[in-house]
Amino acid sequence: MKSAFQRQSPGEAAILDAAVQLFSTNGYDAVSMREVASAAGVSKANIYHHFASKETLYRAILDQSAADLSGLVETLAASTGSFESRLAEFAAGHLQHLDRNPLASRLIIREAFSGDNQRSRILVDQVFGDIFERIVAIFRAGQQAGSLRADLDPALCATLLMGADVFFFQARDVLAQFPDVEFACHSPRFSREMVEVLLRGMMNSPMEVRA
Amino acid sequence: MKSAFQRQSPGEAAILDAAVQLFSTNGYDAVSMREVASAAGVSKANIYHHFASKETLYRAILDQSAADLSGLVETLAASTGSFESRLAEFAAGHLQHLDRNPLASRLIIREAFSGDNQRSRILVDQVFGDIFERIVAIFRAGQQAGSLRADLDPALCATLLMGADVFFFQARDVLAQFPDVEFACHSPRFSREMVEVLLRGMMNSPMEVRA
DNA sequence: GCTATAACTGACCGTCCGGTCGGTCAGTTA
DNA sequence: TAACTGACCGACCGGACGGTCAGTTATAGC
Repeated sequence: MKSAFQRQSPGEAAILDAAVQLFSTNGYDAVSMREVASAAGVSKANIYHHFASKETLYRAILDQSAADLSGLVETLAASTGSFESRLAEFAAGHLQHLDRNPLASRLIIREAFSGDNQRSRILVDQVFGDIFERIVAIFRAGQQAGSLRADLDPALCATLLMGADVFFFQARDVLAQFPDVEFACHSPRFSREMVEVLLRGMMNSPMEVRA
Repeated sequence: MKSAFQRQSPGEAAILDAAVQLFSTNGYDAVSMREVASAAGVSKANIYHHFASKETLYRAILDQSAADLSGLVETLAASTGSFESRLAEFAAGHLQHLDRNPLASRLIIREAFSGDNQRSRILVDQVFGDIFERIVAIFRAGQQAGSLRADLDPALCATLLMGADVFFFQARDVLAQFPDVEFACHSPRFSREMVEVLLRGMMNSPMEVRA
């Protein structure tokens, strides 16, 4: 793919746009290069002019998706404030980030959770790992400050928080079909109540801090 | 497929065994009928003797997987006891059930969360929905008994609980690679701490009940 | 043993797969 | 103006896809 200093041709851009749509929706194996070409409005041979193989094209899409999602890590790094506010900020920001990058999110999540047949194990683990470590760091800081209960594993707490967002992102369409599940269409409400429950379950109560 | 009163031929059984392995690991699109035949030790044509098409074979696998997972619903229906004990029982039982049926679990979860290209929307939604409704019912009962906070949405609580287990099941292999994540190899520990945090965050405190 | 049927198979089919080849075209540069 | 280059394409390639067919073998029932 072109470096940052070279402008993409219209064809290349169209190919990438079409590919991210198709791969994100249907997965790697169900998408043919003819399909990508047709959706992009170019010939299949033109894809091979820009990308050495189907695998290379997919890898380019994954790289871009990873870059899209890594914006969240920067946000986390810049975050300051009390333990509670940082957590609330993360939970809302994380889910919002997933929602704003649905294609990238779905791609990375699918790769992360797929079985043995994986194309970019290292990249995906890194994306997940970076985000995960940042969350764990917040929990550790909270524990050292006496806000988070000392008997809880910060990594387990991070798993609960991250898992809630990722599951919601994945399951939202299914949940929306069940009766009385209004929050399925309202991410901020889910985030708010989820964080409230988790914080209440994880925090040292004021009495305990004073004692 | 044969009815319950007819015995499967060795070939048919081998085909189903091979197919569930391959489809569960690699997904529908990445698995060819030649691959299934080879893994089953039969000819490809023999698959078509027993199953009208690839789709029919896959549907048979899904039906079986749904039946495997529905055992959990029966367990939930039979459960009695206090709100807390029912929740703890569910959380541990749910994850244990996923662990004991990894192939079926992975298949159903993948179908539930895949994009527009779905083969058994109704079946999968039903499996998920049945389990979900049972959990919501437990939360509702707890709320009516005054154990669960009145300001919480039972469906949202059910989402948090179910989501924690499903995410853990999906992400465990990824998590295991991160530093200091020992619980990734220890489902019971995850279940215990997860329920403890959620319950603490969701329960009416004894003081509030008395007031 | 005979018959009917289920189970099974190698060869085949049309179509589609990822990828290649030889070319054209428009723009840029020397 | 000739040479070069990146973008692009129709036609083609060998192989693989899901599925079919006629024949063979195994099994069950009489």
